[in-house]
Amino acid sequence: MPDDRKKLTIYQIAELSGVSVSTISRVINNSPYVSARTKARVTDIINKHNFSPSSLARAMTSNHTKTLGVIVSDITNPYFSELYLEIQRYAVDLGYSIILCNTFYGGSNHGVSDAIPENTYFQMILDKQVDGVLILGGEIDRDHISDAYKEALNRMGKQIPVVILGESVPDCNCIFLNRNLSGGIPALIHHLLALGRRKIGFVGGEEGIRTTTARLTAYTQTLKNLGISFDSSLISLSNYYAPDGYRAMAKLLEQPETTPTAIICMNDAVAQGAIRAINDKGLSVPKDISVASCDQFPSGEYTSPRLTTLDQQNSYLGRMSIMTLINAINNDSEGISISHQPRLIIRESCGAHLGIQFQQ
Amino acid sequence: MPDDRKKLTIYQIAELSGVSVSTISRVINNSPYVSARTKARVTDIINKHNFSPSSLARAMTSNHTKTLGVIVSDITNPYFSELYLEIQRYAVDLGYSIILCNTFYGGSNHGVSDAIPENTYFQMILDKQVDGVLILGGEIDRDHISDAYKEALNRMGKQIPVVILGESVPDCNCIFLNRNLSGGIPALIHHLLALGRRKIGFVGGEEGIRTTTARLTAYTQTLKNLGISFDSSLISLSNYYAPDGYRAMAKLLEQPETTPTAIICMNDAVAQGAIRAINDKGLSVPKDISVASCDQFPSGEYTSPRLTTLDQQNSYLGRMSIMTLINAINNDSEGISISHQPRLIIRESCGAHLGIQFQQ
DNA sequence: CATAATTTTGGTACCGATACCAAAATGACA
DNA sequence: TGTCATTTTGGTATCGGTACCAAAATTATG
Repeated sequence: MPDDRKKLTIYQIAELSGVSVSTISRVINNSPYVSARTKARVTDIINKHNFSPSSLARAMTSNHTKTLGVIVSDITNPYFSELYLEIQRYAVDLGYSIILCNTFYGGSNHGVSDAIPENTYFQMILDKQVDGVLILGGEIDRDHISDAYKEALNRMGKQIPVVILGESVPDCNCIFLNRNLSGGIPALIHHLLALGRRKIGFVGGEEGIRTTTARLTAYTQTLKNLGISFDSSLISLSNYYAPDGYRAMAKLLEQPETTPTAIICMNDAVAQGAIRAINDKGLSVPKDISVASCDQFPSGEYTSPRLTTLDQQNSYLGRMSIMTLINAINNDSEGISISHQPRLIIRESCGAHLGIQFQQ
Repeated sequence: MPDDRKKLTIYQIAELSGVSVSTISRVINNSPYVSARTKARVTDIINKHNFSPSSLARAMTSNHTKTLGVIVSDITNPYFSELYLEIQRYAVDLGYSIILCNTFYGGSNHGVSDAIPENTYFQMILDKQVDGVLILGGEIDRDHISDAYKEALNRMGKQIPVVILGESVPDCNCIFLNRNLSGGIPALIHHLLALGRRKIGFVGGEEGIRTTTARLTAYTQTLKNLGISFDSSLISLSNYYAPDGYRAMAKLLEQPETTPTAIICMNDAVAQGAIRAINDKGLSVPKDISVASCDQFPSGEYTSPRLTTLDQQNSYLGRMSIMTLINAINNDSEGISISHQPRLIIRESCGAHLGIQFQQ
C-alpha cells in the first residue's frame, strides 16, 4: 500500500516509472505523443499512488487557476443563496472552484455592525489570481457609488473579467447584467386594484439602493398613470429583512390616515415581518390589509397567509451571471443579454382566493 | 500614472528600485534586515505601482495557501448559512480565504435531484492545496457512512487537517466536534406538558440522519421516563424543509387517532410547513395543536404564531469549528472542546402566552 | 588607520508543474 | 543495410516568489 501521507510530485512519479517528467506531464495532460505502452504503465503508477498534479504549480505556468471569486453581500439572504447555488452548480461542472466572499454590506448583520470593506476582498481575490470575479449586491447596488469603490472596480476590471449582476455604471471596466428590477410592479398593482384596494402602501427596502429606487419609481408612476390619488406618507422604507418589514409596517399603523388597505413589500421576508406587525395591531391579512411582495422566497409558500409575490427567476439570473463570466474568461466575446420578466404568483395574502371585493 | 493592466512581479519592482529581488522580498515581508532608507524607497515604489506579491508563487515555497475548504450540504439552509457567516468572519480576520463547496447532499435540491458527490470536492480541494478543510453536514451526518466515503475522508485527513462539525466516526483521521444534538428536547417536552399537552408528536427530519436519530431517541426516552403513553404513530419523518414539514404533518392529520395535540419539529422551516398543514385542515395553532421546534431560524420570530423553539447557538458552533481548524493548522494541539446547551425560546406557537390549560 | 564586528545587500537554488527544442528510438522504403 | 521520416522521449528554462549563503558596505574598536 502506497504511502499517501504527503502529496507526490511529478518528479517522484517519473522516478517510480523510470521515465522523464516530460512524459509524466504528457500522460496527465492526455497528450497524443506518448506510446500506448508507456501511457498505460504511467497511468497505473499514478493511480496506485493516487497522484494528482499540484494546481498551484500548474497555475504558475498556465496563468489561470480555475478559481472564481464570488463577492456577495449576504449569503443568508435567500435571494443571494439561490443565485449562488446556481452559480456554483454551473462552475463546478466546468471544473471551477469558487472563493466566496461575504461582505455583510447592508446585510442583516446578525448583531454585528461592521461590514468588511469590499476593497479588502478585491485585493485578496486578485492576489489569489482568480480567473474572474462575480459581484452580487453590496456597494454596487447603491444609486451613487463612491469614487474609491469605482476606482477599485476599475483596477480589478483591467486585470481580469469582472461580471456584475446589477445596473450599469459608466466608464467601468466591468460587464454588467441589468436586471428587470421593476418588472411586475404594475401587475401587482393591477391585481390589488382588481380586488378593490386603492390605498396601496410601499414597505421595506432602503433609500438610495437601486432595487428600492427602481421599484418605488415604478410604484408611484403606475399609480399616477392610473390616476390613483397617491400619498407619500404611505411609503415606509427600512431594509430588506423581516425585522425591517415589521418596523416599517408598524410605523404606517401608528396613525389611521397613513394606514393603507394594501401594501407592496420588497421581498417575502419583509412581507412576513409586515404581516406580524399587522397581526400584532389586531388586524388581519388579507381581510383588513392585503399584502404583496416583490421577491419570492421559498418560505413564502408556507406563511399564513401564503404570500402573493413576484418570482424574480433567480436560477435564471444566476445561470446567466456565471455563463457570462466564463464566456468572458474564454474570450468568447459573444455577449449574453438577459431578459427576464418577473412573474406574478397569486396566492392568499392579497385575498384573491376569497373571491370578494374589499374595501378601498 | 503607472500601468496597472497586468500584475507586476517582484523582479520588475526590483528593476524599478535598483535593488535585488531579495531586498524586495525582505521589504514585503517586513524583515528587519533592510536599511530604513531602502525600505522607504521600495515601499514607495510598491505603493505607486500597486504591487502585491502573487500568493500562488508564495504558496509554492511556503507550502501553505492561506485558503480553507468549507464543504456544506446546503448553503440555502439557514442553519448552515449562519454557521458559514461566523466561519468566514473569523477566517478573513486571520487572512484566510474560503473555497465554498455546496454538495446539495440531502438538501432541498431546488428541483434538481443529483447531488454532487463529496469525493469530487475532496479531490478538487486537495488539488488546490488548501491548508485545511471544514465539513458541515452531508454524508457525515448519516448514522452509517459508506466505506468509500470514510476512506476518502481518511486519505484527506492524512494530508491536511480536517475538522468535522458532527458526531465522531471511529478510526478517522479527522477532528470531530460533537454537538449536543438532543439537548433541549426534555425542556421542550416539559414545556408542553406544563401547558396540558400529553399527545406529543414528532415531525420532520429524515430516517438515518444523526440529528433526527438523536432527537427522536431523546424524545421517546423522555416520554418513557415520564411515564407518558407513547405511540410511534405520532412520529412522521420526511426531511428538513418547509414542504417536508407540510407533508409530514398532513399525514398525521389524516386520521383522528394519529392527530397529536402538540408536535415537536426538527427546525423552524419544518414547523412553518407543519403549521400550514394544520391551518389547511381548518385547525389552529396553538389552540388546537401546539407546535414546537428544535432549531431556531431567524424567520421563526415573524411567523404566525411566533415559534417556540430551541436556539442551537450556531454562531458559537461556527466559531468553534473555525477556531479548531485554524488551531490544527498551526499545530496548536491545544484541543478545543465545545459545550453548548440549546436554549429554549418560549414564544407563541405552543400557547404559553395564553396562560390557559389546554386539552391533553 | 587597519582590522574586526555588524549591518545591509546580492546571487541563486528551489517549490512543481509546463513548454519548447533537441535527441533517441522506431518504422518505412529504396 | 543505409537513409530518411515519424514517433517517442529527455533536458532544461520558466512562472514568481522564498531561503540560504556569500559578498559588500558600514560602523565599532584597538
